Amino acid sequence: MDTKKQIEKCEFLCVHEEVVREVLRKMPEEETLFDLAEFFKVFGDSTRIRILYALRETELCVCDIASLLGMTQTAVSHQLRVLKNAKMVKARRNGKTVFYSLDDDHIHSILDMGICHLEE
Amino acid sequence: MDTKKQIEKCEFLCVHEEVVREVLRKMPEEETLFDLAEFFKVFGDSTRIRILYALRETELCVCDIASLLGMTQTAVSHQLRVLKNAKMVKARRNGKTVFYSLDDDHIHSILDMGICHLEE
DNA sequence: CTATCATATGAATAGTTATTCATATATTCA
DNA sequence: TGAATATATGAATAACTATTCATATGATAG
Repeated sequence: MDTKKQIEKCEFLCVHEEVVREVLRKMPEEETLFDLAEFFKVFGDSTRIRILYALRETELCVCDIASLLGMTQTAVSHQLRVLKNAKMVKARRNGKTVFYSLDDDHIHSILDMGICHLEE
Repeated sequence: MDTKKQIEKCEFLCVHEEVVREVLRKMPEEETLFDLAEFFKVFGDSTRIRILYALRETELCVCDIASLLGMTQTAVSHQLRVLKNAKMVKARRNGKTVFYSLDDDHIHSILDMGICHLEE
């Protein structure tokens, strides 16, 4: 009860109300930001990042990717599904083999930007 | 054992070895990609993204941010620490109040790029 | 059609992380 | 100094997610 009172005071008394209103008005919509977080979340896993940067060079089959990363086919397959759902990679079947590649130039340029960021 | 055999076949027989070697040569270093994933991971949470986009407008105190997001001061404080460790925000103390702001223009431009991405 | 191979997938497990709760710290004011 | 306030933090909990295991699907060759 003491705690609750303190929180209420903090939440409702010390707030700079006009500033908060103004920021809320200018900020992107809740849903937009949620989507953006989902987008970044896909990049936020080292397995997926490694897959993406491998595909930045050339299309690869699942086996190649697994070998490249030193991971099981199953693990790679699961992550490829995540990347596919996020429309970051696309698949092309050739017989028994499925080749994956980056979905479009847009993803390409984001990866390039990632490299760029790290050099700073 | 049957399964293991199958995995081995997949991992070691169907691989396009030259392609894999070439891609490995061209890819960024393991550690670099790990860091990049860590970087994106920070953006990959809707609470943190909302904080960042709020701070994109102006500096704010912890209370303001909590009010703005409809979250507790504690939860916001924890996430601000994550953002601070990632060098995405910086803190300025003024009496009892601590004001947070984006750490530099670099973060600013990444957020702008996020907006840009979503408009496609 | 059957055997084999490359890939996909559902369920279980293990590891991670966001939030909450209780409490500590830092600062101001009386 | 002591009370009040804004923020920070350690520990516990709850929710999420990456990997593994077992198995299914889809395709080719014989």
